[in-house]
Amino acid sequence: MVREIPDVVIQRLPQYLRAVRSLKDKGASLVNSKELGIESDVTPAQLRKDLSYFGKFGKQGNGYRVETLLKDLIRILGLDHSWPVILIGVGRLGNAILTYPDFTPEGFHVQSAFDSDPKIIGTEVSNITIKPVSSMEQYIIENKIEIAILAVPGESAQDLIDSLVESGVRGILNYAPITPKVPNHIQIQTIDPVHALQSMTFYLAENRIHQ
Amino acid sequence: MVREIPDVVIQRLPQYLRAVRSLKDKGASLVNSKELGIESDVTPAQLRKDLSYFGKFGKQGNGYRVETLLKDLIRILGLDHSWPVILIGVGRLGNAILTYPDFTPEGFHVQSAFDSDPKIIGTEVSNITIKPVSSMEQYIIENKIEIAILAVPGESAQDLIDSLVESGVRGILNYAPITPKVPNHIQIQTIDPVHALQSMTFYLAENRIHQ
DNA sequence: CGATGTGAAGCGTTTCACAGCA
DNA sequence: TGCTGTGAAACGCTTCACATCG
Repeated sequence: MVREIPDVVIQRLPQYLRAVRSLKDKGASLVNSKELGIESDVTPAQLRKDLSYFGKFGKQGNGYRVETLLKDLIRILGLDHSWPVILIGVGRLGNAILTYPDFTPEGFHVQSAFDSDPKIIGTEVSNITIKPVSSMEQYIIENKIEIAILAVPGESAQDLIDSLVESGVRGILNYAPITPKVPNHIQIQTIDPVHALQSMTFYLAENRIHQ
Repeated sequence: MVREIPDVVIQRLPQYLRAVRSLKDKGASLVNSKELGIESDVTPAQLRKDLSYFGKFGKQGNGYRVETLLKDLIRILGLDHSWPVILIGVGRLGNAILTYPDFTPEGFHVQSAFDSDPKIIGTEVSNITIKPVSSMEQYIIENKIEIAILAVPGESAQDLIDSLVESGVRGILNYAPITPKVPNHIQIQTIDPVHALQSMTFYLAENRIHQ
């Protein structure tokens, strides 16, 4: 059973994890693929197919045990231990990220933050003292950091990405408004609200004409 | 030429727009699909195919005129006029969004913001006085608002989404950590950093075993 | 002659439909 | 009997390869 698992399937797993948690909170102990599908906004067939890439989790004729499926999803996603994370860029957005309460319970611990602005270096945000970005590479190597969050202006982003990759970071959550270039073995995801809004307006403008 | 345009193509258009702008800033006046492809991280064939859904933009044997392609992309995406936007939720994240400088130059004007917290209502952020969320529906109707940004906790998000849709909003940028349910004709995009990190760790955990 | 625009082939994902199992 | 797990069919997207045209 060493089939290649499609990327799209991996992208949906966190959605399933959230759905299972939500159903558990509602007191369910057994759910079927239809209920899970509604909660995660996919068809029942797709949910079953997706899970089947990782093994057999359900009881035929019954459904899935919420408790075990939750544990299995957490294990599959590698979330059964906490991941240390660093933040680069502590401007307005970086500040919001440092005080964002949802990373830690979900398995991510922002343990250090860096900036290039002398006015910001040395200040404290959420119990973290901001370090100079010049010390970033060494910190990554010494602490074996694998995940970085990048919240800097577009102009400096690609250089910092190169630097992160060279230091050994393998996963980057990029908030800079650029199309980043990284080697194939690096995981990168760009969060870009402007991009999201701009593809919406295509449909909004289009429908306006048709009505 | 009334082919159905795939969603994935629409999602890539803002990327092309950014690539063209970037090449224009570098002084280019004529680009070919290879250069544009590198800048937007797609294959030249895909770029040409994607553009072909909207007409013919290039000169055979030459490439694309930067100036006209830029104008065409802006027109296609419906960004040739500014879109009024409202923000719901002015907590840590909402504050960062209100002070985020990139929406306005890209065609979006956050013209009003709402919250349910009496301590926040009436305060001013970026020249905007925060209004009570109870006045949101009326505001949307009176000002014909079509786009809303939602930055509230997960618990209240779905109710607010329903309320936005009922008031006439057709596009929602959702920052709440939920899987939202909306009618088919509504455009919604969810921005979820935790989700992005959680699908990364699958690959990071997997590769760790293999090495 | 060189790069676009595009049918057609190739490939990957989703959906179907049912065998198999609790 | 009911729902999972899954081959196979259907569908949609990407890539190819070349006719076309400036």
